[in-house]
Amino acid sequence: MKLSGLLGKPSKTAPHDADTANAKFLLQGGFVRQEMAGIYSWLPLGLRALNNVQKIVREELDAVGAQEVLMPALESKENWETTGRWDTVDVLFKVPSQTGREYALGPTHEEVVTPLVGSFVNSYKDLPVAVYQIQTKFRDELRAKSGVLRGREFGMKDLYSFHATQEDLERYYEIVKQAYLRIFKRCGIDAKIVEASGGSFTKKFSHEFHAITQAGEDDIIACMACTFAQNTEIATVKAGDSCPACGAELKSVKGVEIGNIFDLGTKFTQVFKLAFTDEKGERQTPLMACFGIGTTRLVGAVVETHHDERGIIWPKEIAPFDIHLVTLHSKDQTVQDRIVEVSSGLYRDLQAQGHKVVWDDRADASVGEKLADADLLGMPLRILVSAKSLERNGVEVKARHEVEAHIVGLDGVMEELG
RNA sequence: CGGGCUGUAGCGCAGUUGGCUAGCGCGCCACGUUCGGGACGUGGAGGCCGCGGGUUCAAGUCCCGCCAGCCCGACCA
Repeated sequence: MKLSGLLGKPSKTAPHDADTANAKFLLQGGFVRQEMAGIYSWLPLGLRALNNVQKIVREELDAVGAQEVLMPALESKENWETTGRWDTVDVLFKVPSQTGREYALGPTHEEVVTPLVGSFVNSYKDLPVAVYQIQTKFRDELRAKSGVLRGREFGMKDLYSFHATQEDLERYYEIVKQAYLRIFKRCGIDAKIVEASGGSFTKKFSHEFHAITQAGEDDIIACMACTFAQNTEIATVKAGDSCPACGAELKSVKGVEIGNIFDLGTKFTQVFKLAFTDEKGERQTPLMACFGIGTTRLVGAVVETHHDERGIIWPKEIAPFDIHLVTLHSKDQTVQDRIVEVSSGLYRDLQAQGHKVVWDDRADASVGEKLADADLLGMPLRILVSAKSLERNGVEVKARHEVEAHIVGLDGVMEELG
């Protein structure tokens, strides 16, 4: 993609009221556009990062046998009344139809997935089964805040699993927990697993996954050496204690909840009257667990944990592009022709080799502007073609997180980058 | 939802005790000069001063109401 034609240009100034890194850099860089409080459009650059997150989520969940589906965002009022949540969930958006009936604008999908899966489950041979979707969720939050970290409309991956026995549920729960850690790791986040009460959601156990960052709204006691953490509300440990898991010193930190998992028991399967016949021919109610990851929030959490004062430093797997190719212009027409020739050649060859390249081909942008934008947009690798680099018959290569660039000969670029 | 702050050009802002044609920087358009960390000159375009009502000879400025955005708190199935 050429930067010259990109929808969503990087800006020299950040929005005056952006107080978190994700709000500041995502808006300033043209990754997203704010439409309303807590509601964003995802522009080409931001959407690429979001798509990369979703790709990782799909790969890891497919790998643990979950099947992707897509359920409706408009949900049945009757089903929400069946679970008793129509009048008790105050973040529920209720949508009136011109016919007078009402719908729920989905904040979550137990009310859809439970009857859906129930219609296909009759025997223990149909279990276990796990389905997930990546979808826009709607929650009528009283206060949206912190950029894309807490919105009224946001992307979420929700996974639901159904089991014949508690042992099987716990087995799968652990499998997904490990899959979650892999997902977050690939996104560049060493997530902490916070033991939490299920709240009113479930009487069973639950776990939250947190990214440690000052922008977080949860206070947790966490071990920086392993994944152990506890929410201060229910903590039995305190800062300074030794980690019960690995012995390292515990610290008091802020976290953003990027995922959560619940053992729902029969809370939903019972009210929707799900039943299967077991090996002995007896009717049983299946057990259910649910697993969520806020995909748009995860992009925001990545920015919070991967930036410096100049901009974002994208982890490789979710960077919108691998390579930010910068062309500096020369007043010497012969040199200029050579610069353009080398740049366009690299742009073509690098992509042919499988790299995702954004090319700052702007003829009217100054050097400082181009370099500042490269830092702001934060692609992992910057390749710069200029009169200076060509004097040494090469290009300048610099990783976003490094300070110094180094020259790579023109004949060695493709090999160097693999 | 309670409290606070803020709404003036795409972005960031100034605009005095009410007073003349509402300004500045960036960005945008044209031309020229530049070209290694956000260059410069000249010329130009772009305003429901958040919205509505009121006070006044006169309102961006004062008053009332509303809306929106941000922050703190509460809330977060």
